[in-house]
Amino acid sequence: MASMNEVAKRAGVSIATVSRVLNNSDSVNEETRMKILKAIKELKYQPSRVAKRLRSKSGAGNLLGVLIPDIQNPFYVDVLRGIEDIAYQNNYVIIMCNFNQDEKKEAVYLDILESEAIDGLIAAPAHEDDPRIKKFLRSGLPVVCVDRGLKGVDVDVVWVNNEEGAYQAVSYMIEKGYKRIAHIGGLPTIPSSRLRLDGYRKALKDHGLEIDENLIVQGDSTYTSGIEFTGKLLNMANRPDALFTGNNLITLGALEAVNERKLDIPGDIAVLGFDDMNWSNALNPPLTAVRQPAYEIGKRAGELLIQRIKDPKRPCIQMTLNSELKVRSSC
Amino acid sequence: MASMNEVAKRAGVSIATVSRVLNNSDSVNEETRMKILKAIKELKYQPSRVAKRLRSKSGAGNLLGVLIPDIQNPFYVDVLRGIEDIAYQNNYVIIMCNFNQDEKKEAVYLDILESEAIDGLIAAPAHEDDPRIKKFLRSGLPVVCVDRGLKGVDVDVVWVNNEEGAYQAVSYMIEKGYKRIAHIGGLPTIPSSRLRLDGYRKALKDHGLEIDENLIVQGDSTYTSGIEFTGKLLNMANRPDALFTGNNLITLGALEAVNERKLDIPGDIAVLGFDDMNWSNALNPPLTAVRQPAYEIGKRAGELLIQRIKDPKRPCIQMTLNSELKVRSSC
DNA sequence: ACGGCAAATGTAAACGATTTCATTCAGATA
DNA sequence: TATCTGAATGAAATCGTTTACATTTGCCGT
Repeated sequence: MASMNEVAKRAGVSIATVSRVLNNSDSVNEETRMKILKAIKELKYQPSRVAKRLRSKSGAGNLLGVLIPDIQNPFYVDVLRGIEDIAYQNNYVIIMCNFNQDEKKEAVYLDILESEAIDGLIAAPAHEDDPRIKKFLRSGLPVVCVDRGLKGVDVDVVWVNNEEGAYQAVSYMIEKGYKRIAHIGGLPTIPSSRLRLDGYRKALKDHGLEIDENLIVQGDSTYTSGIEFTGKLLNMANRPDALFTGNNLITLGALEAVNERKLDIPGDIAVLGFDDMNWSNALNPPLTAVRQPAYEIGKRAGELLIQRIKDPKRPCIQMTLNSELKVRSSC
Repeated sequence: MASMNEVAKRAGVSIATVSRVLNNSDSVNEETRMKILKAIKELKYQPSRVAKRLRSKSGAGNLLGVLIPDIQNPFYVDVLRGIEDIAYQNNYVIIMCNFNQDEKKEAVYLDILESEAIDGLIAAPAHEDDPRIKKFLRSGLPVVCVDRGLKGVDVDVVWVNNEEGAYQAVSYMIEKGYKRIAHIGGLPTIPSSRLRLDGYRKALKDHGLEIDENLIVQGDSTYTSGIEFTGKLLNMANRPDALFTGNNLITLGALEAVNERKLDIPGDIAVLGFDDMNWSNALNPPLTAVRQPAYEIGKRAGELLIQRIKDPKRPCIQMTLNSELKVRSSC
């Protein structure tokens, strides 16, 4: 790859001048500009983003970090797509860090990102006290949180109103006439899990239904936990007539467990999932779900991050997007 | 962030010596080594990967590029996970480039990756003549292809035997007694689409079934194309009794179209998909599918890439993993 | 005719590492 | 004692940029 030096030599100018036309930062004679552009074209010169990043340590590196807990969860994939679209439009590129809900791995990735001199970070913290992300934040690096907030610090966040979404969903279930609505929640350490559970509880209470603690279980947000807990619920003597699942993967696990027992949805048990998927209509019956605008969450987060890189002083924004109950046939 | 210079100063040595203990490349007195390690700890020093990358241009940068056509396709997500695991184990980090089957975007990303001085690239080329990836290859950068090969050049590839997988699947369908087996294929420019179609044709032929060209359609590998073409097939006067879909997304689209018409699987139409998903059992009925070991493809590709970075001269390997027919209930 | 100003360009110091080529010094060898 | 050897270290160049700080030149006003 040609370097700036070679361009300068070929154009018969100094590298400073080349840099100037590249960043059109300063006035340069039209004629020399042409000469330089010509040399650039002829040599197929491409600036080294690495050198640039090393030299100017302030948001000029065009590199973003994305730290997410589980890339196999379709929700985060969609978020990632949103981020990527914005990044691409702005000539940024993304280092993908999938920490798999493993705090050690999260820490390692954050260290690496720092050492990579990223310009900004989009993260879904492991939990809301996450000291590592907080440290990052304190170091002055632009950070935007998605899906999960951070307690006690001022930071941009993009998420949905989890409690409200769950509340609406469960209210809908109650109105449909379901009486024994079970809930399989995700990891209690994840804020959204708790909020969704809160929404569930509040809906039951507001509608005068008794809360049966036996119908509430919390697992680790995985597919397997969905299978397992649904199995247990279905084996109960007095089994629930409806199931509200706490996320994508749990929902899918639940469906597997129900299928396995050849039970009918919604006849034997209705299912409503938090998190929609692009292919919810491919399920049989099509899944009724609380749709988070995942792609848009990513997009907004990307926009906020780039804004903050340009203007580190702007006040923090907590952006709450609306979830939407997609009524299909499973409930 | 502390720099090597500060460490050197605090330890009372030169940066050269610090570098030496960091890479334990040369002999250094045990006592000074201790002093330096102490200084490193005290300053929480972390080497800058950027500076390192700039200086030593040969695989020491610990940065990989991953170029995939569609990150919303669960297959590639699993591949990515495999790559990530290996990368993480080896202290590499990944720049994720999702080119969305858009060749312009692919080109832009490749330029950026070059400018980022990555140590190696894992790519699923847009098509088998892809000139951009070939150029990359010629430039001497370690490249491993996944899922899709590259014609006329020597390159590491990890994939499955698509033709054989399709052949087995369709043979199975025929043995099950299906007579009018339709096929919705992916983009014909993608090699795997063609190979799967070949396998389909060969199976019909070998079993003495007549090939009805009306039952063969090729779309653009998307979910939408799955819905659309399945719709058309189902509307035929003499509709097929079974459907072999060419990839993940097409399968899901097909299921949506079938569901929409309240047809029974496999009673009205059997479905067998190329590409399995982690949650195929959550589908109703559970999907019979050709399983590609996606995670392992990613893992192997990662391993091959790192090997090649260490030894650029080693002969190229074409690694063909076995696909597996997962018989469930949809066919 | 001269100081001053602005446009156009160049010089050289960073950024934070790696690496080549000295240099120092002790102990071994002849 | 003079020389050699090798271990331990340092000085300085280098990677490819940006940028602060000159320098040159022509033009203007007085």
